Amino acid sequence: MPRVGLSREKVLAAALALVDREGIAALSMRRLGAELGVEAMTLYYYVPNKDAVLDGLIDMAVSRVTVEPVGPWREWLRAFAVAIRRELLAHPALLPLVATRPVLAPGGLATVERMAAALRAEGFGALEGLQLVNAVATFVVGHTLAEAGRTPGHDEPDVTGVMESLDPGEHPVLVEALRAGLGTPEDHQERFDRALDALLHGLAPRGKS
Amino acid sequence: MPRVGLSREKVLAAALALVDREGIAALSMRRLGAELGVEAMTLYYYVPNKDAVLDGLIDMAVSRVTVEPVGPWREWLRAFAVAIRRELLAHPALLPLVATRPVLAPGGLATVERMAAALRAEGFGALEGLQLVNAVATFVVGHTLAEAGRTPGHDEPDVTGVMESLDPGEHPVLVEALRAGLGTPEDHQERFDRALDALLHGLAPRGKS
DNA sequence: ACGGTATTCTTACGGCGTAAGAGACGTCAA
DNA sequence: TTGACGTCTCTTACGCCGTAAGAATACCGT
Repeated sequence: MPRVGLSREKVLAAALALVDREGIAALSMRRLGAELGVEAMTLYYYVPNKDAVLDGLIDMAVSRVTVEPVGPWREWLRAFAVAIRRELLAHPALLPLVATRPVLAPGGLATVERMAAALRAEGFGALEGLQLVNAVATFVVGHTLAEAGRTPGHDEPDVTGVMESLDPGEHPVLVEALRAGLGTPEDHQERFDRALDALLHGLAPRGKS
Repeated sequence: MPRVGLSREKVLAAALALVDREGIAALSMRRLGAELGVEAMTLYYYVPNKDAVLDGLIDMAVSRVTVEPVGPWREWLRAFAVAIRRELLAHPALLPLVATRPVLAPGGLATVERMAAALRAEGFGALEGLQLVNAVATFVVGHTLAEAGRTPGHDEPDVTGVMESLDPGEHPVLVEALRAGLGTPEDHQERFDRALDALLHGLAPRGKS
């Protein structure tokens, strides 16, 4: 059989493309192989197992988030949060992965370290700074999950359908809020911005900035 | 074969017990049947498919969180957040489910509606109140995922192992923070409390309470 | 005893991750 | 040219999964 010139990187790239196009449920070793014109077992030459593919995917996504921690810490921390959200929204199928797997991959750790170092240089304690970064990161993941989270099986959960069929007698406030724009992109954006501000201003320890 | 006196409720209860005991990955229809002394297909008499079992599980967990929205809104909203976190920590294997599935089940909606109504009675707009509830809920889910989240396959991700093998030269601040208690239960608790306070005080619209 | 309904089981299909090892290809030494 | 060797790919197989289709059983009212 002809050599195809595969590599771990090409395998991961194909996996990301497949997942973006058809969702996480479509990612199987056989299918991924087919996508690359190769049998399933061939992939095991470049990757130890499927879990490694998944870990590779989240590391790809996380590594793309790079923020220069210069200037007022609140500003670049906010930019960090915005960048995570943008990256996650760009690959919503990865959300369940990022949410469930701890961020131990090299890419993520390096970014965290750099931000923590920058914060400590501004007078934060090491633990203090990391708690802050951590709080922001977990908030963003939680928010984005609610905004664009998909159930592994079927993408695009039918939120609107369920919402529209709500009994206004049983859930009057919910119905009213829905008519006022709850769940729209603007609503998500606004809630994200305001909650993020609340965190950034409420978590600064004893008079920083 | 003798009748066993099964029911949807007993199936869900067994599923929850199984998941708590052995993790989400252990929940298969055949295994769940075996747990109940029954063949896999028998379950389909009580439940349309496996997805319905999963939905039932999260509804069970979510429904157990009931908070009486009386008194100062900040206090019962905080109690709500604490209750969600406690429930999720009690069943960490459910976290990936709760995080990925939108909370459309009847139990969750009813609670949300009651809280939104209470907030509106205190002068919040319908949308305003629901945004607040929403922000708190997504924060709690995000935080708890980071605190106790498990990868569906193997429970108890080996955080400590990876952390201990960190190169102090490459990640000095991280290592320092770890020595100072990053990742301990107390650290999680403290970060949760402080971030929650920040949210509750920073998200109140124009001078409420 | 009997008919009907409620409950359970059997069988089967196509898909999954991956262990084990056989086979084909390219390269280089003899 | 030949052969051996490392690199890459394929074939086969196992035991799991969710579940469609329908046969078989157990119970109940008559």
